[in-house]
Amino acid sequence: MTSPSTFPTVLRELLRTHQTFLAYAASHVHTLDLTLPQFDIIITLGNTTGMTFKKLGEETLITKGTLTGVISRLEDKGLVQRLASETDGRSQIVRLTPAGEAVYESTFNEHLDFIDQIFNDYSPEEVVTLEAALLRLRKAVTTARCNGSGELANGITGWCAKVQDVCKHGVVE
Amino acid sequence: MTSPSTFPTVLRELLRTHQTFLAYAASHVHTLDLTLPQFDIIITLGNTTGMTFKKLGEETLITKGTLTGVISRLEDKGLVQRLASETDGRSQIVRLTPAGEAVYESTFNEHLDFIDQIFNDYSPEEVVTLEAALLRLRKAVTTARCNGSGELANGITGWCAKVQDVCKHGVVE
DNA sequence: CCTATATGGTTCTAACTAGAACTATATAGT
DNA sequence: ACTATATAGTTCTAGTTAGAACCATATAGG
Repeated sequence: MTSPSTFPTVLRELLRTHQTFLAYAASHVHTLDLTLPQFDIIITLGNTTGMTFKKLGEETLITKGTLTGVISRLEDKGLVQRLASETDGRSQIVRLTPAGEAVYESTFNEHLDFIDQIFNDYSPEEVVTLEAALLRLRKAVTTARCNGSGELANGITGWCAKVQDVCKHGVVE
Repeated sequence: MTSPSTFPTVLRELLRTHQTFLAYAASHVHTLDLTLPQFDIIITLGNTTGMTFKKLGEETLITKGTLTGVISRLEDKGLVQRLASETDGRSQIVRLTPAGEAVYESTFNEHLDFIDQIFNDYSPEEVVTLEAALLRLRKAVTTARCNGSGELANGITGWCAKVQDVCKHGVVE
């Protein structure tokens, strides 16, 4: 592979674009007196009967150590409630309260419109192409992690070995 | 614009890709007993005579409130030092110490190789195309922020009005 | 020279990030 | 039935994030 100096710049661009998008999205969400992770939870729970922490973590990319705190602060705001799972003593179900549902109903479409504005000059095909490019990059990073980290992470058992095996067989998330 | 449900998914993909990349980069940087922002500072200062906080903030995307703390922790680790600016009483110059230079010299190429592995299956043209796509998205977000936020952020003076004016004339960063 | 405004860096704040370690519960295996 | 292992969620930790407010200094304008 030639021109290695290009690579840091494309990843720098990924970081810049991500940061710019977060700032944009936050500018709207802050008008609701919510943070981005809090709003993400509300959007994820909207139109559902509730979710476990595990499921919420999967849907929102918030790691479980962090999720407990975010849910607590939403509880404090009266927007979600926790219910013990009927089927698993370890689990709890997080569900929007009526107030939370109201926030969801009144802001979801507004937020979609807000986000839509980013793509005013994109055709639908261009959006699909962009998403595919990002997915390809994510898979490339995941692949690199499995391969390269074998060398750097020698000795790590369990997770890494299992994922390497999964990667070899082409099954990724 | 049709198919609005595509948009949240492309941005979700941006967030996933970003998070996956950070985790990948961190797995290497953690072997150096550094965090990503700390390593970013060292990489940015490498092969320079030092930089002001302002310049460092611009190069690394770390906001100034955060930067003070990151620099302090690097000072504690003996990897950087601060020097008063000779030309501006408000400014300080941050420079790598000999120990910091040694970390930079021994790890920069190693990290580049680590990052290179992401692009094993990319041609140089594909990398350039990806970077252009990300830049376009970032500009689209910046444009949306200038336009749409006029509505949501009515009444905000100074910054927003100025940036809107700059955007209209096509001069962005 | 003086005043007003802007800027560089610091301090402070609430919230978040990413794990590791822990406890209670579930599941697998004998 | 019992033991070993895995899992869901909590607690804890160090570090980071993004601003706002502040102070000292620089610059612009009259």
